[in-house]
Amino acid sequence: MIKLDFMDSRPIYEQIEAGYEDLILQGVLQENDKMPSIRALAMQLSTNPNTVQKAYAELERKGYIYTVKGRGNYVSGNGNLKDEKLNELRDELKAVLEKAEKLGISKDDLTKGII
Amino acid sequence: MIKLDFMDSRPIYEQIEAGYEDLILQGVLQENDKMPSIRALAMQLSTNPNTVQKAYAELERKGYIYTVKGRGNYVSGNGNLKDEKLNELRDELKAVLEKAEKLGISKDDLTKGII
Amino acid sequence: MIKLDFMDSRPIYEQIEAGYEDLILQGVLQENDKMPSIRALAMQLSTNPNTVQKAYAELERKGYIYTVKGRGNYVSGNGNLKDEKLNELRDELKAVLEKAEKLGISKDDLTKGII
Amino acid sequence: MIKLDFMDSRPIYEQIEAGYEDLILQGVLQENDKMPSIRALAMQLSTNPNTVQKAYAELERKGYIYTVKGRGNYVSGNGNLKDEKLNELRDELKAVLEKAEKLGISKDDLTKGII
DNA sequence: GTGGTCTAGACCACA
DNA sequence: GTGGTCTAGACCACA
Repeated sequence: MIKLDFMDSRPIYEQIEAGYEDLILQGVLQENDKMPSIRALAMQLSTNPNTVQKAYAELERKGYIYTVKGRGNYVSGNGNLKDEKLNELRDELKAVLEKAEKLGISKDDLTKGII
Repeated sequence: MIKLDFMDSRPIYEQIEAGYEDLILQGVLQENDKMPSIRALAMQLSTNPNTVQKAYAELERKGYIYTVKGRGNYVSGNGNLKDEKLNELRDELKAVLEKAEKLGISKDDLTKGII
Repeated sequence: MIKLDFMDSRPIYEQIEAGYEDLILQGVLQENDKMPSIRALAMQLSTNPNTVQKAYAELERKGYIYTVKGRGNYVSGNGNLKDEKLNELRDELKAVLEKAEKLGISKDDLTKGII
Repeated sequence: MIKLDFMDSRPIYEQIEAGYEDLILQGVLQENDKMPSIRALAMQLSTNPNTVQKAYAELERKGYIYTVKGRGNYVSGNGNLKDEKLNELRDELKAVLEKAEKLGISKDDLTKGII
């Protein structure tokens, strides 16, 4: 379902994390859907269970999934998640604008033809 | 002239690099100005000469400074640099927009009140 | 009669255990009342009979229920149970107070508006 | 400086975490003090560096320490930390009170001689 | 079967 | 030296 890119400089666990964030935010995975088991996903991505475990732990901390002991991991509702992601992206946008301003680049030069 | 922030998660060499990029792009340091010696800057920032060396190497690779063997490092002209930086920032901007689009976030929701 | 919350991080057998402890201490289930059969409860909660079995074993160990071989499980009298539970809660309370004291938090700051 | 208790049912990384939370909240370790290196602490506690790493990562996430790449981990200021810990303890206190109330235990019976 | 913790050991980036 | 990531493999609690 998701793919690893070994050329990508991001660590493997972050790629897994980002991949599933997207699947959940896009609604491909819906509330209470079962996540692949840690071992199964590790096999599928030819990586180590500990690496998948790290990604899942992070997804749980961020509220994307929840764990039922002995059963597996499930997708949380994506109610606030989209809003949080929106704020995250807005912050990235602001950061770019600030960098431009600091260098005296006009908003127009920066955004022309893009926005 | 520049300050390190140890709470900043970026590695120290990157902070040095970014600091001098800014000083050069803003025109605080001008063409053919002498850069502080590696040892002097390392002392001043209480960091390792290897770290400063790495930052300078990166600045040279990007065309911000040039090295005169036995003499030191000097600032290059910032002619193309500003254009390159502009393109860099425009690429970052595009990346944010693409991420938003992939999640079905409207351009308006993303930029409202910012741009 | 009791509900499982899969978002709850406690293991399922503990939730079952806690649920029946409450029902018995509150007097909803009275002395010699019959507990649901392990299979029936497992069905009802759509969980594994082993899990219910583990909860029942724990309830028996704590004196909440007793087993009649071949017949099923029954509620014990809740005479001492309430006192034991009270002591348990008092111990939890003491633990919180000790943690606060160790950090130099005054009893007043801790309890203001709560007790 | 901290000790592990192998009888303690909490995982090792949590004990390390809790131990250093206390040292920092009590002011034994002060802002910008250097934490022991991951390897050194692992040796000292005869545990694995990965386990210490997990504890440090959690301490960083909670704002107790910060990492300087290639240098080590340092104690953050404990400004808000004490307030957050106070709220945490107040929440624990509320939880105990609610459990008591649900069982019809009077506040007085619960707190007599303790508070 | 499923997740959580831990060990031993490797390799890398950074200072 | 210092932290970060990853692998291989083990053992445990839980369902």
